[in-house]
Amino acid sequence: MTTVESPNAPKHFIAQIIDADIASGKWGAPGDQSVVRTRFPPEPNGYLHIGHAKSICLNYGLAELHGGKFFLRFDDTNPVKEEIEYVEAIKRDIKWLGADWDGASGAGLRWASNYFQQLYDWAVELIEKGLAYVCELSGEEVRATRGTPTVPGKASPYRDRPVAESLDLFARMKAGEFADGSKTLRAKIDMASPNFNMRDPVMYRVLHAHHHNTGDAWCVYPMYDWAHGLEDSIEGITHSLCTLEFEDHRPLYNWFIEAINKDRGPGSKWGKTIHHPQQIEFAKLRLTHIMLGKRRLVELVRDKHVRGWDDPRMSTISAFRRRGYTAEAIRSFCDAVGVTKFDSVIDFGRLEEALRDDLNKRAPRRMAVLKPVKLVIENWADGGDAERTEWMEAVNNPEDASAGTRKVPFTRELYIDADDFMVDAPKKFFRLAPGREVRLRYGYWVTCTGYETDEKSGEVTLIRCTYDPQTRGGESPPADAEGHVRKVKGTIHWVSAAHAARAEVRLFDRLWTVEEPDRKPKDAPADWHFTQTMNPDSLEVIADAMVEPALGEDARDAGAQWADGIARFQFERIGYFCVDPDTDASAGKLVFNRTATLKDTWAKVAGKG
RNA sequence: AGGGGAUUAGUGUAACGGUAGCACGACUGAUUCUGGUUCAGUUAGUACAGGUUCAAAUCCUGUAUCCCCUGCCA
Repeated sequence: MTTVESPNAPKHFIAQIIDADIASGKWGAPGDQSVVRTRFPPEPNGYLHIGHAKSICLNYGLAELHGGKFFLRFDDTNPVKEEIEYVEAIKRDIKWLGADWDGASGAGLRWASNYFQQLYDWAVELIEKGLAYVCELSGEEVRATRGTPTVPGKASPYRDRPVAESLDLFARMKAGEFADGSKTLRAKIDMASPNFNMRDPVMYRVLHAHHHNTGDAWCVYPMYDWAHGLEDSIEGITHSLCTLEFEDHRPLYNWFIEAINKDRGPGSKWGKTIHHPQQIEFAKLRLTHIMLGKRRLVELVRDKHVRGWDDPRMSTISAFRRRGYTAEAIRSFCDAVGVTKFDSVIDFGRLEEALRDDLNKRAPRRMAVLKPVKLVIENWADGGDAERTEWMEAVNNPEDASAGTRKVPFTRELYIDADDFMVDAPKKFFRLAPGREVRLRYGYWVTCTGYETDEKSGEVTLIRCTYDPQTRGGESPPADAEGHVRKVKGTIHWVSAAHAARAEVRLFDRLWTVEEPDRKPKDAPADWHFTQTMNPDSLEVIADAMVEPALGEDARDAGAQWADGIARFQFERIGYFCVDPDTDASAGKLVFNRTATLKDTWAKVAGKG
């Protein structure tokens, strides 16, 4: 992953903390940058979404910047919620983003479940130190005795039971002697704390569940708060970055590590003190018009509101990839939005802007007609055989001379886009209209001499034109006798009717009509459901777009240009598109996804009327 | 209600007691064989009220608003 930070770029607060730690030698020799260790700890219970991308980029980027190490750690502490099928998807997405846990800055793949024995041993230690006890209250009873923000909780009747009793019960919980939910191991902290996390939190629950990694070896599973900081400690994480909602958990994060370290040290029967990472919270990424709630994403897939986790309208990383987004664009976006503790919402346009910025430089240009209307050049015979094909040279990428040129066939009958012709065109419409002249990009200049419409629908079915043989390649014609050069306002794209390849094009629009689809409005009716704000027009499938013939081969070969093998193009004047996996080029089936439109100032002008 | 956080142009983000800057958007104009790109310019901000100071976005006090917390989820 390349970091765009320049040495003098302003640093966010986490980078500043790290700088200070390096300077002070908090984690090693003062000045040694390589001590920095970060991690990304997903729970394998769903697909990663764009919000996770920020965390991945942050953690990996910080490790890479300092020549430190980055772990990918699956937080698989709850077997009833997690599925191994998500693991591969998560790994694929993280690798695609460029955070290579096995690369130079990587420290490998880890599993929380590999630490279960160590966690258990530490729990026993806490019981022996009188800092934890086995509680036999039911879930309901625990809830009833927890208290409220102003009323302290009631101590569990088991709170002060003898250490030996807890030790015995905890061992039997582990062995599976007790039913799910019948007992828990709780930390003995403070039932009167205004921070609920400190009111004797549960460390272990009894769960007779098969675990993908440890099988049936364990009948108790650790809770997040107990497990997480210790996982960080085992791995030697220096800066444990998490989101804002864990601020309340930080006292507990620290309490557990300090509890283990209590009475440890030289000569202690408990052994040496353990590593104490620093938890730092930052605001998670939020975007307008996007749904990030995990349970809701699951619901969208389960209830088939979308075609799957990688439906290009989804907010998952897989979806953005299938949509044609590049990892580079997502990274540069994550870098640009910054890292703060302010719970901001970023306009989705910012992501699109990062995408266009990248694709403009790299995507080869092609011509494609989404809504084809036939255009006939009536004087084509003036230039020779009326059946002839002229091969015109077209620039592949004006932003990149090394991309070269290609030949595009031009014939008497072409297709142009319906949007590029108007019968009654306003003055500001620079495209084709009766009596008006336009440039056919890389082709010829044509003047509209007439058109035909369908009697019933009134739709234009055919456009008649004459061409100027002196404008070959789209060049301006020579000056007239007085030295005036004829000009043309508009340039439109086209494909040769005889040569065009048919393609399916999928046009995506935002999935949600509201800025914050995750949020239930204050005045929402009783039967409010988040799917009610879905955009019914989020997908438009064009079955018979006409694309320039080379695109057939391109769909097969052009992916080689891209690190992830996904072929991407700019369809001139329309937008950025990529080849969808549904494409079967050898069978002549082409499917393109619209990644993003080009900016369209005409739409803006037309919209204003 | 108790606790934990936050608040700088429309949006996002710098400035760490010393000239409030940058990016995106919006708006003008120029260039252009993409109404794209690029370039130039314009626009607009320290939540509020006090206090400390020669000097406050920054320190202090109070107020307002928003977010998070009462799972045997993470």
